[in-house]
Amino acid sequence: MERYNFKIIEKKWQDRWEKNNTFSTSIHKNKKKFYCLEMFPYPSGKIHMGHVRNYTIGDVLARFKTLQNYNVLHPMGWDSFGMPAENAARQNNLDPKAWTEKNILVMKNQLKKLGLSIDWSKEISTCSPEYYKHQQEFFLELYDKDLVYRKENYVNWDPVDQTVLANEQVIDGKGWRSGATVERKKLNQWFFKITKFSKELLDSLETLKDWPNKVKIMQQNWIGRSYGCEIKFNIEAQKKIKEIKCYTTRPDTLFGMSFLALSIDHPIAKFYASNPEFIKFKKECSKTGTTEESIAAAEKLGFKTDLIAINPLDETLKVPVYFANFVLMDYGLGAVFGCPAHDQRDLDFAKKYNLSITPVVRPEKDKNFSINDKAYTDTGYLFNSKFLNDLKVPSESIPKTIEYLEKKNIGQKKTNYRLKDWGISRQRYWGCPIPIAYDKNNEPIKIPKNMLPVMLPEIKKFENSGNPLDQLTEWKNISINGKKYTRETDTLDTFVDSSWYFLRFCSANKTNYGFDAEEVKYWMPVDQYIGGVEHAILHLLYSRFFMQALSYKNKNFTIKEPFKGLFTQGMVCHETYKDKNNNWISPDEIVVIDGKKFLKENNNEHVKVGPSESMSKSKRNTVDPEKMIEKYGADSVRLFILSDSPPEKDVQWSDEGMISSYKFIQKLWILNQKIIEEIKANHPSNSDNSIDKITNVFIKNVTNNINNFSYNKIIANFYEMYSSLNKAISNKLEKNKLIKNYKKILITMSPVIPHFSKECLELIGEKEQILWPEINEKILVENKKNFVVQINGKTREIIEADRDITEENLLIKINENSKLKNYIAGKSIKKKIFIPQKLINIIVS
RNA sequence: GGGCGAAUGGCGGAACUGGUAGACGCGCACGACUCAAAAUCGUGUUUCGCAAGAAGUGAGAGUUCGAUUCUCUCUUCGCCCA
Repeated sequence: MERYNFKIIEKKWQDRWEKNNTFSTSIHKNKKKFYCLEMFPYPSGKIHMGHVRNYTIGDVLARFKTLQNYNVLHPMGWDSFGMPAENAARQNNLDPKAWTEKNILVMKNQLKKLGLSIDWSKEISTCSPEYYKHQQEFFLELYDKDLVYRKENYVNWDPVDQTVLANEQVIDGKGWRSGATVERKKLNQWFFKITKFSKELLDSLETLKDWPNKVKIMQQNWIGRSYGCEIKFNIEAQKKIKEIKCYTTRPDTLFGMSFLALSIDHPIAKFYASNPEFIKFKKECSKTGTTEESIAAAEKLGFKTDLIAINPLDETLKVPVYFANFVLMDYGLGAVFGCPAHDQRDLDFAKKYNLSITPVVRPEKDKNFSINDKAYTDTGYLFNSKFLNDLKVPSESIPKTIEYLEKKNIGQKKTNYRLKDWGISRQRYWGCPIPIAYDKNNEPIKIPKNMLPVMLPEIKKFENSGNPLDQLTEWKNISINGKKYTRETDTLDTFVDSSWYFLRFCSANKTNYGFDAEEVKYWMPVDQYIGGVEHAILHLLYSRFFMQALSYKNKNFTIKEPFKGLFTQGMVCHETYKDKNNNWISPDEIVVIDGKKFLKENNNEHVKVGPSESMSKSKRNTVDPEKMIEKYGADSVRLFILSDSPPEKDVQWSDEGMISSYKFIQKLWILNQKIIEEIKANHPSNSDNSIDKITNVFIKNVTNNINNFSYNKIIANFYEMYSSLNKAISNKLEKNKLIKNYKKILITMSPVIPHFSKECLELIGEKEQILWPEINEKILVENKKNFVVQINGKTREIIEADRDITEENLLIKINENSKLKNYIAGKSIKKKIFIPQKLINIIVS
């Protein structure tokens, strides 16, 4: 028999889809819409297996929904601004634009070879002026709504490269390229006021029913709502300082307070600005990075002031005031009171500076209790707290304390959020220019709309350090209405680019605004968004914020949540290999002999096989999707990438699995040829209806499994269907019955293996656009059922009986069964549990 | 340290609201075809046992006629936050 030639057939269908614009969509008011979106890729050069998995999952869904007669929007674009292009440009003296565009071409071609049902007429690229022009408009729109502002903020500064580093470029406190110790430096930067929507972003998580719980919890923790209290402390000092306000979530531990700690950016710091000791201390603080983690890990340091704070609950209790490196200005009020007995950080600090440690919470009433090396943070009862003694911690203690503080006018209940405003300035070249200029007093003004887009200028040669745009004097100087200004030289964080791209897809070619209101109203929200869980917090939160920001003070835009459904898929993993010198080896360099792995060039050398890890270039354990498509065809690759694990979990790439998927397609092809022969044979009609059942069971299982994202089970359904269909066709089935059922089976397979299914459908004469087959529930009803017979809860036998058999009649059958009879004979039946159509459990003494 | 989740054959994984544990795939074994091999096809494959049977879903308890599924304690691993 002829082998399945995927090379010819896959090309044929891909060409046909392209020529006929099969997947291009537009508004259809009378059709239900479905917006299926996968996270768009960064054009790094080539697609990787992670993309294959992501886009295959999305494609199965998009094709399935299309067959269910939805009007499906399934677009693709490129998240094409970002550092890799700039790094590549520096290293090889290239133009980032040319480098990016070349990569896009290569990757687009690769995606097409996967046979994805993408509407390429809506392709977008965030680095194109047609896209970022609108982003600049949005920036100005938000600026007008007072959702953008500028302030001084800390950045990670690489003193050798003279550049700002992103958090992920700081490795163990050192710059990723220079290896120099990273410092904290203050820079003027732009911010989006995401904190204005903290409450909305947190509360409306509850409306996202089709999101994984885990992602919602991560966002909840990230936004981090806490209920606490702002407390006013009176200060004794020579300076003109009367009081300091602190925010705390534990006002009930106030009697255990032994110091007050301020951020070095606290307004009070100005009184110490000329103090050489304080300057030295500030310098010391700048040596720790900017992440919360590095601040938490750093040694606790303090600078003792001459101020004394008075405990508002007891004026006789007076404590020293410190500046401390672990207090951050942008959480709470930049001031906290320290209670060493019940906070580990405060305890470390108190021990270092010899401050008193007074426990005020103990696990039980009237028990001796003391603190040694560990702060006590558990529940219990207050003591050493005068009039608050014996209150239950925290359920009574916190509200009662707040109530007292409010009554005395020294404290106020307050909700606080951990979320910080989104810093969007990047001192980079390859990003969207910020449409702002400064006058000679350094006051910002907006670039007028008619001067948009602010085009990213070409750069001939990248210097090794500093911000490239800052060095382009010619570009920087600009004249607006005859006045001279200097341009903003920072570019926008690339997360801004991806915060609205899903809106752009709705009307990708609109020129006068970022999107068309009508189109957006029809398509949005995204019904199913699919991507990696690594974006669970930032990208998804920023996109949600962007919708809040656009709809703020805008009656015409009412979408608050961009993604109705979210699915996060797992990573693609592969075994890792090393040679005797501990160098990573790629799977391509390995030969397998008798199940043992050797180096290819020199097969005496044994390869050390390491654990399976997420595919990465650095570990050299990647498998090139294009090579796999070349070798096995797109349908086989799609089949395999879905088959081995549930899509939300990591999947292990295995050559054996890949080959078996390939073989399965070949088997299906042989089956297809047999079926065609059976059709030609034109058998007379025949009472065998088993194929109707095979078909309906198959459709039902696949439908359920697509709806539940159990894609690995779909593939199992394929194998089951194959083996029963292969048997059934030997029964000389009547032509029309065979065609009718086989057609349905092919359609049901088509979301996963579209080229193969389409080809087979054409071969049996199906030309029309067909829809997902209906399930005939009547055929699925069984007249006979297997009943589980348990004696004392143990399964002893399975007997076949009429579906609706009564308990009495089933018992008769059991008594007729020689094996079961023995279990019951001579014993008294204490109890019987009968579950219709399923089971009977007989309890005997 | 906190939050979330997971643990099932040699391996990846099935088991819908508690009701036949191990679907499907990989691997392995045996057989057929072949001079032989590859490919292909067939059969088997949780463990112990020749068998009847017994044990068995990380460990231990509990609820129940019945627990992979529910509750509690513990162990290990993963992810996120610190």
